[in-house]
Formats: sequence, C-alpha cells, structure tokens
Amino acid sequence: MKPAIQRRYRPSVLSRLHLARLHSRLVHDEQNALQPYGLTAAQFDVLSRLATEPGLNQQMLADRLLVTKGNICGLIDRLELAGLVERRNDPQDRRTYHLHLTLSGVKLFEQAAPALEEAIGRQFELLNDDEMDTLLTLLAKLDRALR
Amino acid sequence: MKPAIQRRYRPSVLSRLHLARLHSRLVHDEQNALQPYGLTAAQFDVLSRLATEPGLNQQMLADRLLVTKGNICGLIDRLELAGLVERRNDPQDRRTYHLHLTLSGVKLFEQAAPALEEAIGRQFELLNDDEMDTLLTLLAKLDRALR
DNA sequence: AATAATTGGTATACTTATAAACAGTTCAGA
DNA sequence: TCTGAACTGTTTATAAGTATACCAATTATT
Repeated sequence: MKPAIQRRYRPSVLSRLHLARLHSRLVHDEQNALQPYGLTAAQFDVLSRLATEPGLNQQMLADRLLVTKGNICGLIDRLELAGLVERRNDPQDRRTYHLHLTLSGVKLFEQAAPALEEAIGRQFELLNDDEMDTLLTLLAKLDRALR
Repeated sequence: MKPAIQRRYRPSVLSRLHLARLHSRLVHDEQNALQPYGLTAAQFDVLSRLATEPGLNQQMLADRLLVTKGNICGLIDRLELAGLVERRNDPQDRRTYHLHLTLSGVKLFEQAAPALEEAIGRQFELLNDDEMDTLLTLLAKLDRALR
C-alpha cells in the first residue's frame, strides 16, 4: 500500500483540474436526464438553439455551438433521420440550408427541456443566490479572457 | 435582420451554459498548447497520471480519469505504439497489466507539462488570489454534490 | 466579362468517448 | 474439487469531435 505521490499543484492548475472533473460529472448527469427522450447532449443543444433561432444555416449553428461545420453536418444527418429537424432550401443561395425543427422536434424539445432544467437545478442547489452570482461573475470573466 | 429571441434563463441554467462554453474554450486552448508535442489532451492526462502513479492497471487508470476501461484500452494502444507507455505483465495475476512510462514518455511529459501549465496560468491570470480561492471553493462544493 | 477569393456543405481519416458483449483469470464457498 | 461470481482487458457498434481536402455556388476584383 505505498502512498501515491501527491504533487503540489499551482492554484490555476488545481482550478483547471477541478473544473474539468466537475464538467465531466455534469455532462454525465445530464446525459442521464436526457436519455429517456432518446437525446444526447449534443443533439439537445442543436434542438435548443434551433428552437430560439429557427432558420439558422449549418455554419452559423456551428459558430453558436463552438464546433465545426463538419461536426454539425453529421449531427443534422442523424436528427433529420430521426425526424426532429429538417433542411430547407434557400431560393436565393443554393449552397445553403435553413434548419428548422419539425413538429415532433418541437414537441420533444418541449418535453426534454424542463427535465434537463430540473436536473441542472439540482446540480446547483447547494449554492445560495450570492454564491451563484459570484460563480457567474467569475466564469464570465474567464470566458471573456479567452474570446 | 430579425433579432434573435432572447430567452430568460434561470441562474443555474445560465451558470451551466457559461461553464460549458468556458470548458470548450479551455480545452481548445490546451489542445493548441499540446500540439507541438504531438499529444492530445487525453494522452497527456494518461502520461500525467502515470508519472505520479506508475504501475497502475488499466481499470484503475480509467477510474482516476473518469472514463471507461474500453476507452483506456485504445488510448494505451496508441501510446504504446508511439513508444511512450509500456504494458508490463503481473506474474501474480495474468489478467492485468502494469502501466509505466518509457524513458521517452518521461522525457516528453517533462517537456509538455510546463508548457501546459503556462497555458493554464495564462487562462486564469485575470483572477487575483482571492477570486481564485473563491472559484476553487465553489467548484469543490459543486463537485462534492455530484459525487 | 473573366478570373480569383470566399463561403457552405460534404467526405474522409483519425481520436475520444460510451455501452454492451466476450474471453480468460481469479477466488470464494459448497 | 468444482462451480459460479467477480474482475481485467479486448472488441464492437454508435456518437461526437477535429482537421483536411474537396465541390459547387456566390461574391469580389481586375
């Protein structure tokens, strides 16, 4: 039973490790919440974005979600196959598609969204209003630094 | 130019969105820092863990990194092929391997680690000591809630 | 008008991740 | 002893994700 060597990490590295592990756990938790609806986190993100900005094209959607258009292409393929999203042609520009939720896409999103919100609420319920505020401020500050 | 519909999110959901975007940017940034060394973030994580806990088996390593053993299997395959890690047999238990860095694995890690630390330092340099402390506390609190 | 540069979507190859099934090994207990 | 449960690593199928190269369509430049 030799003790593991404990490195002393610098505060920034320690924060980064914590953040990575927390993120991993949050994602795992949310996958569970979405599973009953047959959605992955990435698919939900697409539905969510298209619910608020219908008609986006694939490149713009990729920019919103911070992923590549190649990734979006496959995601939309699967969502279209599942009948949740449709590609509509643009009469002005034949390179592009406008993405829209189908009726069942809207319905599924409206069921899944509250379930996910509730799961997220539970994840953060240990924080009081002040702490939540502080966290938001710090995250925003870091976010700004990397843009 | 129709304005995008702005949903009003609850604080917990807003925090979660911020956190997801921040994580995405941090990862992207770190991939860039590791690229000169021919390492991905996942591969670096393996090297880092094996540097502090040599002799781990694949299941234990998977537990440490919060991933599955199936994932580790492929990761180690590639790292072994690159000559950075080796699998050593256990004379007592023929099911298991002990994982060790090779000499070049150690060397590469010792080059890449400071570069990554520096990148992480830059990511957090906008926070002063107090803020860093607060962030750590909040992350730890959330982390605990999900364990 | 002709050509060049940019843009949008797709295809391919690779890495990472999960879950589930599988094969061999170890070990506890009847 | 032998049988069954548990464990270790591998494989497979599926889903994301990147980077790169490509084609077709649009826009800018000369």
